[in-house]
Amino acid sequence: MSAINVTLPDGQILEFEAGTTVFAVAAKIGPGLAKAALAGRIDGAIVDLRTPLVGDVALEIVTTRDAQGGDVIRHSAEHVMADAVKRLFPAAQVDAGRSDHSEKFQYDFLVDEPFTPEDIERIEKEMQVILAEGVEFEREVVTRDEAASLFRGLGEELKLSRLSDIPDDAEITIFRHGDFIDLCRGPHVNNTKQIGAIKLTGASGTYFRGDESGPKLQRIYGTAFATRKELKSHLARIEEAKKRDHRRVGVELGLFHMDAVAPGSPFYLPKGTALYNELVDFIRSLYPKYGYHEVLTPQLFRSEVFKTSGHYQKFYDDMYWFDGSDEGEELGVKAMNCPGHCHLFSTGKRSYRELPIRWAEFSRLHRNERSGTLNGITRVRSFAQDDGHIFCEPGQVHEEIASFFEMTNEVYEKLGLEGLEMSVSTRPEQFLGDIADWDIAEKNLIEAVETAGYHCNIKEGDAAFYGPKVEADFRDVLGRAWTLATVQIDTAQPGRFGLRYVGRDGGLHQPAMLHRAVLGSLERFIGIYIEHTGGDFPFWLSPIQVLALPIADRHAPRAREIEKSLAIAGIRAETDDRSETLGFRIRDAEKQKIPLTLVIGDEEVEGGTVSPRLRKSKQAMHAMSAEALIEALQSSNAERRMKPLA
RNA sequence: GCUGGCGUAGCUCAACUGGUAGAGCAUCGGAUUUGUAAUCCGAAGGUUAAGGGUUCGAGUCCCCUCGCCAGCUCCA
Repeated sequence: MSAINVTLPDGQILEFEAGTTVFAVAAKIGPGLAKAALAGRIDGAIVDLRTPLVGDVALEIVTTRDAQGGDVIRHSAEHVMADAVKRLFPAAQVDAGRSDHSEKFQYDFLVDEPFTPEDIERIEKEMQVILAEGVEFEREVVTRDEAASLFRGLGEELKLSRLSDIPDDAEITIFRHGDFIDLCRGPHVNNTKQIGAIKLTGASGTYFRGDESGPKLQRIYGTAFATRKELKSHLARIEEAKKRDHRRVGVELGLFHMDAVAPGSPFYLPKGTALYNELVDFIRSLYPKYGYHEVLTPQLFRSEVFKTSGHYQKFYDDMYWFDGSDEGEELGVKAMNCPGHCHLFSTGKRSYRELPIRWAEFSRLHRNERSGTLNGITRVRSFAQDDGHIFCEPGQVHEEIASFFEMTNEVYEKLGLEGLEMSVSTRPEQFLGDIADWDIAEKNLIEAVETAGYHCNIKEGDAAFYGPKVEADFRDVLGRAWTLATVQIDTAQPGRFGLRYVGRDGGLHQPAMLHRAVLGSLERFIGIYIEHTGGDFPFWLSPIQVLALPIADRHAPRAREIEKSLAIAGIRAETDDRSETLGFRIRDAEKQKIPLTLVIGDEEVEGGTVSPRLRKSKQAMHAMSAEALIEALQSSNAERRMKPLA
């Protein structure tokens, strides 16, 4: 046998015989590491412990300390769950597990009856038994025929179908622990005892390969961690998410109301409307700086416009249509602003001198979203975007994207959102335009992202049908990723609408077109933002910014006076002069997330002062004159500051 | 739209296997006049999502419609 060199993360090089497994390397380094080992990593790719090393490699041992160690544990727990199901329901056929184990695991089963909550409990208990048994995982490389006869023997029809999905030239591996066998690439832990803590989190129905015409399967979800403590903190995080749920917080704060009389369409109460308008005003305030002009285009269009844009063909069922007043006239409620903007561009003779044309619009849009996709205000049928379209010369695209990134950063900074991750989504299966145009556009976008200094992730086939897009994802306080800002190149609509401008050369040229939004859907943004902040909005966005609290009835007139001065100064203020104790009203103000309360008693009335108290603070600030306060708050508003008083 | 679950007062939730719908908060009235996260007393509030069925009797069981939730799918 020939020798190979294994380079460890610390630079140390060890010599082994070719064919040595990852686990053997870990064991050689030390028994502690061998016990903690969950998988290996070679060139960033994760490999199973039982993988034989055939050449010189740089190897890293993945343990529970590694973020990916959790993935291995959850993936292994997934097999244990399927094992438990087979033990309790021998007739169940096993389909496939999950590919992304960063948070949870799942398996789909073909069974006669859906699993009941009691079944789930029994399955979880059986999993605990398997963990306690300390069953060893084994990896085996098999031929296609061996795998086929194995699963045929087990009566696993679905597995045979999955087996045929594997490309001809791919190595076929199976993993087994005890009696349970599955087709799997791994990696897996050595022993079920390494799976410290598991929890089944839910069940739902699904379809084989997501095909609604195919067989119905039952899916069970769960999660697992190396230790009980980690599981507990994960479950606590889910609890925290529930507490921050915008559907709950939005109602508690009196921001909006959802009602069966208009499914998927929010009613904004005055406070929610204040928040909404403040966001729109903010974006609008940046438009002069970034060269946008606002336009207002119709809500209803004859269907021809959407036929031209291509939306009629692709999204007919997802739009609202009705008969117009004229015979045979079909009108569509707009679900996007781009066809209107394209049409508007086409109505005049355009010169290169006026490009780039940047048109923005906040109109309400309506989409007939399928009932099952609706979710609070984050997925609705009636919404508005901070939408905009840029028509420019092809050579100006780079600059426009760079400027858009700049605007995005400015917006997010004021909103206190940090840590953007950029990605480019590439051509989907269904698309309009030429492949060559797509290729150029994709390359342009990737370059623009990298020029702006970001790492560029690629989302294969994830683009809209008319062109590739850049997405800015942000992670909220609970670690969840949300896509907010997007900019997309449109390879289709300028051509379909026959858009032209007169170039320097006097000839007619087709403009490049960009779609872009910083916040995206305002409804969705507000929902996400509520969950991220828990309702503790920045001062400038708070629906009620200041609450005046007179101590006794005799102080109420002065409190009202201050409230009025604040309101005149453009600060959203109210007075709470209810016959309740001060403590009660402060508690109420805290629950309402009001950034600043002003206590007004004898001292303040006499001195013409107010005693401000910041949200969440334990003690009052020093009294200050009402005039000084108003001035300070006005500048906080003007600068859109997070806190009312510096 | 599909699969599963759920729907009781404005909100959060009770009501054992079918046997008189109840509490806290919020609301309203009264008392209290308060100095930085809950003052006390009282009142009102419901065709148990809508409709139909089984039953002596239905919040509870069955059917259907609507909505919501978890997923699937979709996301211009």
